[in-house]
Amino acid sequence: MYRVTAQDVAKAAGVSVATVDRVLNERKGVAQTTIAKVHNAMEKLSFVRDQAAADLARGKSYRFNFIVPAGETAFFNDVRREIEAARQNASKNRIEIQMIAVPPLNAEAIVAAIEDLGEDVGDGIAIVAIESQIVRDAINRLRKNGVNVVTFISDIPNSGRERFIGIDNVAAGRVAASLLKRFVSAPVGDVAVVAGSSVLRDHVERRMGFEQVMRAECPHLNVLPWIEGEELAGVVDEKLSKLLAENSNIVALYSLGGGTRGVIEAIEAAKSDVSVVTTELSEHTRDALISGVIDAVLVQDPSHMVRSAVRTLRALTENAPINESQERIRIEIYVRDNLP
Amino acid sequence: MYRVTAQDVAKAAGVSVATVDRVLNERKGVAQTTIAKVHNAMEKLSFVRDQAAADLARGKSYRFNFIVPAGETAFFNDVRREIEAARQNASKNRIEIQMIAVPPLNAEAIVAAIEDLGEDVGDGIAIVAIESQIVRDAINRLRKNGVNVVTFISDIPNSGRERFIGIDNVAAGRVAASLLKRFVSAPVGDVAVVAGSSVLRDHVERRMGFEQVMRAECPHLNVLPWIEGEELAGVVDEKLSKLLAENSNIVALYSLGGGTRGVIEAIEAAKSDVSVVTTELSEHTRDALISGVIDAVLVQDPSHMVRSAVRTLRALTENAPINESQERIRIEIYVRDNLP
DNA sequence: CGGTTTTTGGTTGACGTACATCATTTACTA
DNA sequence: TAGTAAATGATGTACGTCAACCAAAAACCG
Repeated sequence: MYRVTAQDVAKAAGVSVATVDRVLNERKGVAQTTIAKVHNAMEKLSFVRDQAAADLARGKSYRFNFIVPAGETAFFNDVRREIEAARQNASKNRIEIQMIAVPPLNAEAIVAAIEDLGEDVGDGIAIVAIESQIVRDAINRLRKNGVNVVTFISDIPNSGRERFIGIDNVAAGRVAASLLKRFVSAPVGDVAVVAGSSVLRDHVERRMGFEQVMRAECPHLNVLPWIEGEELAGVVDEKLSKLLAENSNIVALYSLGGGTRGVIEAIEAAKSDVSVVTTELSEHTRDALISGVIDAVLVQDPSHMVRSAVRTLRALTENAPINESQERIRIEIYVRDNLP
Repeated sequence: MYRVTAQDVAKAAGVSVATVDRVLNERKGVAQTTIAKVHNAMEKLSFVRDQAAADLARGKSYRFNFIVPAGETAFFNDVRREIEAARQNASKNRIEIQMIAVPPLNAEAIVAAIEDLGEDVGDGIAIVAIESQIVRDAINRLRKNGVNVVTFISDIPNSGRERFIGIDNVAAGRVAASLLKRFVSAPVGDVAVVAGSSVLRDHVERRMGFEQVMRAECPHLNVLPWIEGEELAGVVDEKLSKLLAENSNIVALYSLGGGTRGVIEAIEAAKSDVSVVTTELSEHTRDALISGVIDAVLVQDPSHMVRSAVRTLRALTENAPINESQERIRIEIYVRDNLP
């Protein structure tokens, strides 16, 4: 099976390879008529540019940075592990990845990390953003310097970030609500919500989606003010245990952020019959799903997100098209029976 | 940023590039001590083989075939569209993909399609298998001729196929059951099951998983004998409508194969309050989820599966490692709120 | 109309690995 | 021990695209 090369196209079009290359890469300096001739020849021979050869010839290597919170959440542990794995893998393709872990929930730390990069920013950066004007400004400065920026897991709209790699968090909240709506059989009751922090846009959005559905469709369920667990299992356990002890009307619980271990411990200790939806796929949530303490877990796949961020950053820096269907991050629902 | 090449490794190890190359590709003709020296040097310089250069130098192009049923299911329409998309994309990477559509549910047709390929089999083949000895034999013959074989969507174990690209169908059945278990609030009732055909292993397995959970955990629910819908909406509609008319105790329905449109029409017409779980993400199931006719849809992502099949076949033919976490096909659960 | 810029097209050598070929050394056989 | 086979190492070219550099023609300007 013979492969059509730029050489063949050149011959067919009656020009040199250089001209074909110019047309291929949309460089200037080619007459319209020549462009047409080349395009015709490419079509006739059904020429497809060889990606490997192009990559090699370009010789360019890409440098991307990930800025992620250092928090000891099960989820962020996974994320950091996946970034490390991606780093190794990407180096085969001339992609250098660097990960910078910053103190969680701290806008200044994020901005400082960005500034510290200095000339070392490279071609693109993936940031787990938090809602803050100084972060927005920092992102806009990066963009002005020609650095591609994607937000990752937690978005910050109205900034110059080119893409958001993550789930639709409002929808995730809605899913939690519509699952709990079906899981709860009690005619009436209270619903507890455990979140991490109100500066995390993803948490706020999930809460919003959750309340939308609860308000519209579950008049029999009363959503309590949310508990801020600071993504720490200990804090979550303590606050939630207290709430469960005080309030025996709680029939459902949505834990939308980190510290899920604390949720599990509190529920187990309280021995109450509560329908529970959480986030994070860890050994703890797995066990809790199997034992029935938790009913469902809503997840965004860290390995998929990391791969997606790398592919997206690469596509952005070389102005290549993005395969939307591949880059869509799913809101994954896990119950006891479809655990990976 | 300087890139370490095989050249550098050779210099550091005090050998020639050819020797480095032999070590790299595990060719014979190198002394153990030399191999060690080279490995040391590679480690010290943290050498990583440049994938693009390797691909280019190899010059080899891959030829893969997909054998899929021609059935007009929403799902298989998607699958075929995705294969076509993959074909275009893969040609950038020297991968030629050919798709052969065969009459559905027909073992002879699959075998004939394989035989017809003759010398044209190429390097690998992905088959939507059906349970049949002649298919098994055909796969084994392919393997003996050095063709890599993966099964796709529907598996045929005990054959020489190297991998199965698809979901754990028993688990999918279990998921359906454990969802319906929670969705049904009636104290007692019948459960209907609509399937395609008993020669499709994926259908049989889903049914199996469904019954496991139903029997073990839902003594109050009585699973009726399954309806064979032959993956045709018309047939499904007719048979199911009849069943619903005859039996007013039906509180839940699991449609585990094609012809979902028929399910939706029958349920809508019957106006009965049945909890429904189906497969396939199509405009019909989307609408039905939103309107509440269907409660959940269990899906395997066609685009992910096709990409996975191509990556897997490629890895197999060049003996490269497979990234398990990337190739795991999820049992995706869609409810009204996490529709893509 | 000489000189300069702009447009257009050609030539040539990277890029980093794979692999065929040749050269040398070592091991083995009759 | 000559002769051959096997093991090991060195050299050079191909792969297909990119891009720097050069050449020629066309357009422009005072």
